[in-house]
Amino acid sequence: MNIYDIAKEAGVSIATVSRVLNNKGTVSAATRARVEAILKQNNYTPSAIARGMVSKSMRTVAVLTVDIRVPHYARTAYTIEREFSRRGYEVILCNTGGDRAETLRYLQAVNQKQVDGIVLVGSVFDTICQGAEMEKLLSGVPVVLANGKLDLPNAYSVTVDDKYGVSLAVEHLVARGRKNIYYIKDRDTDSAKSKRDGFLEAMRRNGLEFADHVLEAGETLASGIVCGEDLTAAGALKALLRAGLRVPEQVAVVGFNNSDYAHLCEPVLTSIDNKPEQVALLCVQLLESSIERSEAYSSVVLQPELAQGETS
Amino acid sequence: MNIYDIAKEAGVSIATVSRVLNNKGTVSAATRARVEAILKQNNYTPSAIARGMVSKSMRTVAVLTVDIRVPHYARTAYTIEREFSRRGYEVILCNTGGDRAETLRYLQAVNQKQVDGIVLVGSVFDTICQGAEMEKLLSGVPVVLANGKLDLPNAYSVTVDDKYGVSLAVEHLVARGRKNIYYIKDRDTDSAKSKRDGFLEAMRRNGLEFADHVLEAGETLASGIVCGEDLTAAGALKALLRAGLRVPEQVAVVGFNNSDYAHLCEPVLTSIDNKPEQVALLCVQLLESSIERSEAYSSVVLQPELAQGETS
DNA sequence: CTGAAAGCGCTTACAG
DNA sequence: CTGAAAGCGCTTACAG
Repeated sequence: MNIYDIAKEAGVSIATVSRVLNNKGTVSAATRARVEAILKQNNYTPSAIARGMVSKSMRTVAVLTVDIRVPHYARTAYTIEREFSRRGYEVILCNTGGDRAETLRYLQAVNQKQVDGIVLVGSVFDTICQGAEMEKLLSGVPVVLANGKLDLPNAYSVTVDDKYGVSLAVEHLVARGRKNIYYIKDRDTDSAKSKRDGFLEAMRRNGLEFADHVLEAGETLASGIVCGEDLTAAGALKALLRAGLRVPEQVAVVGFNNSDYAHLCEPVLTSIDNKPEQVALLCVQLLESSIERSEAYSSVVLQPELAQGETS
Repeated sequence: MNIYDIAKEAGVSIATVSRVLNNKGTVSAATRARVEAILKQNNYTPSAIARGMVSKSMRTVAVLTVDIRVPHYARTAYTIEREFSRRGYEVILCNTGGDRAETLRYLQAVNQKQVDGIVLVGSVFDTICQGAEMEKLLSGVPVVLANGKLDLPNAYSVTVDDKYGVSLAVEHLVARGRKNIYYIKDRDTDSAKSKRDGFLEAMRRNGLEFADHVLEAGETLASGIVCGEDLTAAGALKALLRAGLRVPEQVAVVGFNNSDYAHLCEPVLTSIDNKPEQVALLCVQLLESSIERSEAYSSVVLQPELAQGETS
């Protein structure tokens, strides 16, 4: 059942049907009523593909992330999807695994489908998306990076100051009298490096040497451990408890992301809240403005906060 | 840059360009080489929308779930996305929140976009997708439910026997000498009901009365708690530990899903593994067969397994 | 082996 | 207020 069938049944031209469908132009009340009745009667649905053919838009955006199973990405992608859905767009999900070749494949696919915009979630993408080939694929559409930066005229970024986040953790531990403070780093993304830098700077600022001795069970310590991920912190906490150390009495632990993982720990992890929902919302707003009004916006940096738990 | 531009530059007709693009029909080696050169030179990408217009397919499927932030759904959706990506399809993600109106909105949207198939992830959808309106939207496309059943000719289902899963947990606790066994139920989906039924049946089978007394701190118990979700079990575990009870010495705890939550717990939760990756893979295989060959397959039921942890 | 033409289902100037 | 026609960018019989 297409627009021609409706036009025939209603005894009007397809142009008129299109007008009532889109509430555009002028249609007499009588004609409109007749067409609408036929429309309802036949449960007509316009083809988004045919519309896309003329408008060159399917009202679809692509979200590329590393792995949706990682809670932090899930929270970000969730909010992006919900917000775009409210605005009348569908979201294509791509789990790239942080792999360059896969990212390229996905970008080619969504390029052929002429998505209206692309959201890149994760700091891996600043590294991955280098090179002429990538830039060509990213240059035709509005792009926004969550937690990353890309040097393209049509790309915006929403970042959280990870470095500041880790320094918050250090200052917090210092304020609570911890002397030997350690940092556990994982992965090797730009974000992970910023965190490490934040740690080292905050340590220097507080005149603390980088301690490298071993934690010994039973020893009464005024130690603190800062981790770049809640999952790492949860692992550290588990190891400490198994080794018979008391947390936070002997050792304090601070995680990063303020995720469910943090809340599940016993005791509950103190963590750095890096506000994925806010990041996601800003990404959507930037991208939408860029799509609908092709306006130029500046990129945004958010400040994380410390979420006090029981491990510090 | 479209197929007409290419044809002009190559001095051939658009039909010939289309032939080399799709490796269909016959093209002389010389012509093919010339066209391919022009194609490469201009970095030509065919429009998937225009192709969709004639093939009536955008090679896209929709995945409707409750909330991608729930790890179990994330694992399922992840695998579905990866498997479809390998097969040349893009995946539209929809977080319905388990809400009927939202589900309807999403189904209308993906219906207009003429997706090739729909995957419904979660047992809520058997209830939600009742009614003429829903069935009409679901009748035009191949549909597969993960963890649910739908009485439509074009709908398949891949389910895990949740009831059996919970009974596994009960038998396990009985075998370890637990006498007072409790079940903590959450939510109110079909799946949650099956789990409760599985519990009650297994209890009866073992001649155990349904205990309803209160756990008291300090009391030496031979008790066991079965939970319908790992998150619930993690909460129960936390509460037990805070109340000064020892797990598993005094109370055993068994969760459901064998998720990261289970592994993060200290001690690690014993849990029921309901194999979301296997479910997802089967969903994709069923849906793909249904799309590509419009073959009729029967629905599948998987058996969960007990994953031994340290809380039982 | 190759091209002209129709068709996919819409929207949108342009006339009237 | 309404309709005829062109156009969006492809694929696919059908001729030759």
